[in-house]
Amino acid sequence: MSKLSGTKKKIYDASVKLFAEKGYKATTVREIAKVVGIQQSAIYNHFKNKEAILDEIIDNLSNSHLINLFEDKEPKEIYKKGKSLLKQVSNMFKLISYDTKTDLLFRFMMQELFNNERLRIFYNEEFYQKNVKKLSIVFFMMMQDEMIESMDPLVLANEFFSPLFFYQLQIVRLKADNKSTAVAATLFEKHTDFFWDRIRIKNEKKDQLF
Amino acid sequence: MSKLSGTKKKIYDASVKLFAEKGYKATTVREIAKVVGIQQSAIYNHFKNKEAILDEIIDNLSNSHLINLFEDKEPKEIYKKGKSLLKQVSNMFKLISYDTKTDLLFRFMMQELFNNERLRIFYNEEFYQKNVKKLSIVFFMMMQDEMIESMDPLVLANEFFSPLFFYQLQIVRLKADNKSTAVAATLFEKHTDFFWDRIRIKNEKKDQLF
DNA sequence: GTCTATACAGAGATAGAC
DNA sequence: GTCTATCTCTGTATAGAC
Repeated sequence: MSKLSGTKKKIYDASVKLFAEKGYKATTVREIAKVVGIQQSAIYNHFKNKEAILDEIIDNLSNSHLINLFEDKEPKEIYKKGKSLLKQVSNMFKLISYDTKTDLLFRFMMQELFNNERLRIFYNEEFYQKNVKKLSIVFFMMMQDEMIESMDPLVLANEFFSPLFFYQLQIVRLKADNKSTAVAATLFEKHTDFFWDRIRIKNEKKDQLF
Repeated sequence: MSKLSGTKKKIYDASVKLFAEKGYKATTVREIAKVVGIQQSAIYNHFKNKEAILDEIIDNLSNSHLINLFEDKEPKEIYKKGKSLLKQVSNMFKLISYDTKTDLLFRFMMQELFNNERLRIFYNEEFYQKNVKKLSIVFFMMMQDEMIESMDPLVLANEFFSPLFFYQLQIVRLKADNKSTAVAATLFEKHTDFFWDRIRIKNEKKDQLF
């Protein structure tokens, strides 16, 4: 992940945590230093200023699991997996919601989304567009292969993506209040089941009931 | 809406705008006063302190259009409208995204969601739970009436609600960068079309193709 | 109710000894 | 690289005249 070491890494990690929990503006350099266990001024030996820490975190988001829903595999390699591929993507969202490092990055992203233009660019291009486009290619191939019904692949990709995002936000929000996430967590799988069942082309040989 | 008048109302409105755009913490009392056109200290004749403004805004969220997706009508009165009811709910989300007052409240809510427990309670109970529950009752009645397929109504309600929320967030985010929202705006209707078409029970008299 | 003036605290950042 | 000390600025809030 981030190629930082020693104190700089500690500062980085503490900042991610505090920025995610309280927001960038509300977090003080003194607090970060306290978590790390050094004096406030020592921070400046590792980062030019507070904003440089923020920039470093945003730069590193691209290396996080936040955006790799497909584990770098190409659509044509994987589309044939059908429902189990969707299950896998859905499960990635769930994993991110529970992974104690990546959930902080997600929370940080949502926390600062409206305060930082670079972050919005990341959100839009890397988190949203890239994944939705990849999804729509997968769906397009599934349509060609007559696994699912034909329709606008991009609309379909958005319809699959958006509930997963929402449920992830639900989980992270619930965790902020130490509330149970059990019910929300089941929605990831229920979404995939519901979704796949509505778009797949039923096998006539098995479903010949009429 | 809010029953404030004169300067107090101006302070309130300016605060909503600034809190939504920059966040509560990053907004200074001086800035608010500047927008209103008074001296910073004059704020304190109307509000005890900065936090009191925040509290007032959160208190008033319940009176906003943010949560009234059904215009206060009861499920049994409206469920028979079928798809056009869903269209109406979907359209409410779209209207909120574009209404220049309510979109600020939505942005404010998302902006401060992780920084304010009272706001999270509002989000959960009034914005999410209340609407999803009402939706699930509507879907349940539609199932009873054999308008749509039978399944878990709560899951269905979540599946209908979550994309609308996501598209709303998309629009508000795009507007923050003055980007075009045209494509995102079409997704509200496409969602309803897609969704309804997948759950409705087809009329045998019309669809007798086999 | 608004103004000017000011108190007070907190935060970011730098200087220089070790 | 870390420490103590300190500077400077900014922001919230209050006092008191008008």
